[in-house]
Amino acid sequence: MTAETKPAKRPTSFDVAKRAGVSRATVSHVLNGQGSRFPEETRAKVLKAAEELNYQPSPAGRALVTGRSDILVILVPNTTFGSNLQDLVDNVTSHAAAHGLSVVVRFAGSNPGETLAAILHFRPVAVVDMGILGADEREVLHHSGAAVIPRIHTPEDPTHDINHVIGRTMAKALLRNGPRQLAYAALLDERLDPFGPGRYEGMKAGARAEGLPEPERLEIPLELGRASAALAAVKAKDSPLAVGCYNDDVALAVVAAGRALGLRIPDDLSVVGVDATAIGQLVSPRLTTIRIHNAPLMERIAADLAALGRAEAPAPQPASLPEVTVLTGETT
Amino acid sequence: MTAETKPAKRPTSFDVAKRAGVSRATVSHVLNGQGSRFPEETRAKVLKAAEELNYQPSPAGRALVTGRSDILVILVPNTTFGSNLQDLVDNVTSHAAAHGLSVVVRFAGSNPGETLAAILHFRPVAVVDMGILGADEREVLHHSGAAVIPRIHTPEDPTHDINHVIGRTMAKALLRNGPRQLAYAALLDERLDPFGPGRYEGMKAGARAEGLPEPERLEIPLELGRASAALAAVKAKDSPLAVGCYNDDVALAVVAAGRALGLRIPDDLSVVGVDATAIGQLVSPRLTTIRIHNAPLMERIAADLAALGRAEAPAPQPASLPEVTVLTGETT
DNA sequence: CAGGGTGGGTTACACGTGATACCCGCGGTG
DNA sequence: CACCGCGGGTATCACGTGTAACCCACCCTG
Repeated sequence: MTAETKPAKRPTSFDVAKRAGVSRATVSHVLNGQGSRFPEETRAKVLKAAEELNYQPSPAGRALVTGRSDILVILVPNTTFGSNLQDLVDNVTSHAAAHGLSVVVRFAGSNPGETLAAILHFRPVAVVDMGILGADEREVLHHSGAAVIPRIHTPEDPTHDINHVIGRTMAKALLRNGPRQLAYAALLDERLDPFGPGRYEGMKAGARAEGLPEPERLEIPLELGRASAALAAVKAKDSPLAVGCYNDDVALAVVAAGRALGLRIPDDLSVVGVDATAIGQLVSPRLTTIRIHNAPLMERIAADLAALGRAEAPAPQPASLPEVTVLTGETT
Repeated sequence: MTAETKPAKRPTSFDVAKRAGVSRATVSHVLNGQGSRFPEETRAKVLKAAEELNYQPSPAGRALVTGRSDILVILVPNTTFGSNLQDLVDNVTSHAAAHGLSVVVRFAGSNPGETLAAILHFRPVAVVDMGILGADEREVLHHSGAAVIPRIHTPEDPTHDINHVIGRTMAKALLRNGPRQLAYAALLDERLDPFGPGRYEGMKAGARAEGLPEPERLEIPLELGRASAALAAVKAKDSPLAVGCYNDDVALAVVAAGRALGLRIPDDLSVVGVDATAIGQLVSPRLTTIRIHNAPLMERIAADLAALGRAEAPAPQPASLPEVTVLTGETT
């Protein structure tokens, strides 16, 4: 029979009350902002006792009575997790911690319903959505009492979607030196790709604007042999090809495939990626890529978070899109 | 005055009991495995009512009474989040969901104490640790009642640490074609690097074994200009340099820096990375890199998870290290 | 027929917290 | 003096769940 180690009981608000010589209700009031009603002396006693015992309110008890947890969920696409997303997570984590919230990172699975259920299960106080949720899902979350951050109302006009803008920008970057046959390269991956469709549509629009035929859609795995095969399937022997890619990783695969097929870059094959990753600028040829400036987005998230802490209604949103610029490398 | 939308009350076990025509206690018993005492008819009634109401037990209520949440925390280093870690997270998530657990991804911040506190705050039923926690921190978690997975006891002999093995393997791969001046390239990043020190020590051991001087330690940022400067600082003009890198990203930066300095690869500069990322095999020159086979580790995690679901003590562990192999590319 | 076991279920408590409603004493006021 | 307002604090309820203890009718047995 193994000795059963008991799970290390933590101090409760009752312990604090006992130590401070007051009732538990007083402790609760002092610790939850309603302390202005009490004289300084009493507040000090309670605060001191809580400090000495290192009292941490039980999340379970609090969640039970308030109907809401102290959890903030960051919903992240599980396809691309680059350093920019990492920065965002770190940023949100520190901001949230300042407001006493626990941050939970959740990868959007391929099943949206399941993801939504998992989020609702936490009864989070807020959800940071990186453009994965649809309008109806955001509505469900909002109705469940969770704040959805940032408060960008998904535009009714799909042309104003950020991914559509990215797609058009890719087309423009690829056509800078004259018309070419366009193609869109998606990542071949079993996971959900929330951004790809919008980017493809944007490229289609970009092609239409130039009077070019509709771009084909390739699926590129991150492996040389199969990537080459996929690329060879669309490359007409004599006309130069221009490929807009889902992200920089895919762009690197397309470049490698092109080289394997004996294509000159950017003469026979031009490529543009998305995300402006550090790696894309370290390889040869340096990638031309789309940089998404989401510092303003981070600021807005921080602001929404702060508003949440003050239990304010969030400021009305201008719903501006992040700025998108082309970082020109050696692949266009 | 805005209309206050009430937060969509969810059904409780009381509602289920009412609908099934039994007491709440019966519902709880049937739904928590103690149902064998009840006749099939009653069980069916309860299960049917729960199904019809789509009853989901409140995590808060359950956590309050059991003193433990239904959360499983995956602790992940925030420096490198490649597709291998992504796979592990997905894998654990699906396994955990099968056992009714909610998965929470937590990035190990630069402050270990803070990270530990954040984990303890969840009162998780289990913590999956990717080699970040020290023995004492694992002890704290265990004592708080959380299962620490996988149950690898950190070896008392640092020579048996996986990162030490990786460092030695890097040294061996770099010295394959004769002795060279060795160096270790860490990632210049403000975040915590839990694996770097072990790998550096491993390389030192590898150098000693060959009678070579102690390798220097470089800090390489993922940016060409500064990476070149860092590399130039250690490159003696005439002796060939061999750099073992923290991961493939750093290796790519070192290769780029070497090219910028006019070095021939692998004649003047040989490089080896870690992780065998897809990107490293797509660029030219193809990276030589260390692959860590953690399929067995995943299986063990799954097994530990299953044992957890059955409330069993986990099987005794052979504490075997993951296998490590060299994927030879064009940089050595 | 009395007593004991047992299948089938319920009553009641505990978990830790937030907040509403209340109580008490005291000074001011009509 | 009766009353009111109020500063200062507390009793109590509600949240939803798991489970130990209990209860009751029934059958079997001596």
